[in-house]
Amino acid sequence: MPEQSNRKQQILQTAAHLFRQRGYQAASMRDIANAMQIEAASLYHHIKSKEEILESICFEMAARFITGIHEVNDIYFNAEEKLRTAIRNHVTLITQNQARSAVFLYEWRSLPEASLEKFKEMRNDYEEGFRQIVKQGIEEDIFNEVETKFAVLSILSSVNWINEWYSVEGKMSAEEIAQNISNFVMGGLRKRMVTDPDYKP
Amino acid sequence: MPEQSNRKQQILQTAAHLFRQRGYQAASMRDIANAMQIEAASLYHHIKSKEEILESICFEMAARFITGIHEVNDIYFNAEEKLRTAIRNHVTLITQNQARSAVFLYEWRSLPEASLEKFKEMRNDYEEGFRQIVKQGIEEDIFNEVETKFAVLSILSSVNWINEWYSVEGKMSAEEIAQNISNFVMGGLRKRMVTDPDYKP
DNA sequence: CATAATCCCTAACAATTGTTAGGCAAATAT
DNA sequence: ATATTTGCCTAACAATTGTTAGGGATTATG
Repeated sequence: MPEQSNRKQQILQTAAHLFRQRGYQAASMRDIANAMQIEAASLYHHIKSKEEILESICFEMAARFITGIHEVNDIYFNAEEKLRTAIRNHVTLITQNQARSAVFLYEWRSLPEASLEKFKEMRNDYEEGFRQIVKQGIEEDIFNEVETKFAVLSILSSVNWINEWYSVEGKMSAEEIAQNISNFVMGGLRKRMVTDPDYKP
Repeated sequence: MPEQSNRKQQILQTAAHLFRQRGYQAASMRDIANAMQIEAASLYHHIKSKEEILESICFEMAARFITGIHEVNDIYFNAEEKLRTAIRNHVTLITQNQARSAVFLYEWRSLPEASLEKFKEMRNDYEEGFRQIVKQGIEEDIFNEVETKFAVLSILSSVNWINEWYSVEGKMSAEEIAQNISNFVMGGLRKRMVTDPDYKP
């Protein structure tokens, strides 16, 4: 009795692509079914409703993001290293699950009110993980004094933008992107100056 | 014979709020009409179609953003000052037209294919304005060597995120926000170090 | 006052939406 | 071999969608 059939995951994947492409509201059940070469009614043997699809995707991704940031906050010590690792995790998660990430990032607004609240809590959990890192950096006197919440939102928005233009065939690898963003962000935070652009911590 | 009746602007404003709140697809003509205490059919004496509403909002805002960046690129000389002014213009435009800006930023995906292409061109124009500034900064040896396109997208995503959390009643003014973001971004770009967090250019 | 324009209404349309009911066929388990 | 589960089908539903037709007021213009 597997928790999730293989077929359900196929539906989630197909739906994620369509939700990303056209938005949750604009992508119909018939669109999803059509992409799977199936009739719309057949979907309902694997899922309860369209909203359940959205919820599954959003909460699964939220859980993965949160797991990542918790691991970072538990293991690494130095704030800069923590931040760089957290960003790398984030970029990796996005580039390796572009469709589902897009849904997590932009389509959660369509969640039913019941789940919406819980989702926002989880997203706040994730942001809180970053806020802790920035605070730690300030306490360690490595980062400039900044409005923590403000800095975190700036960082996350930068990282999330990847989803708009990253493509697997592009010339930048996920690793390179993560490093670029990290450098950029660290420039905005770190106290010590870096004149050498090739500087690596 | 005014190009745009007053009533049409009211429709655009109401629609913008609903498009922002629920998304373009989810907000129906009856929702818009209802918010105006009017019947849905009555809207069609002022606008041609729902898509025309979206187009009006998107292109009007695009024009305003572009005007802003062109003015900056024509008048100011120093790259840092240009960038700070461009960011301030952007923040001002967003905070003073939050609903319409949200539509411009996030709902343009629903534009019909015909307008979509032109819209993307305009958005690219706007980004190109920022790219010029960053390039100028590198040439002037004020900015670090960075992937220009990359830096610009990072900057814009940071600035655009404002729309998610800015509220008129909040404690930060548009001016303060612009300064905060500018400082943060400049930290990531500028060659010279700033140890004093209260530093002003 | 007459004429035109502006603004909104009711009623209805065709299409599309998410979803359910009930059934057929193949694979799996007993 | 029988029973059960799994996966998909056709057909249809009620609701909602954007939009049009045609008409009745109220306001501005001559």
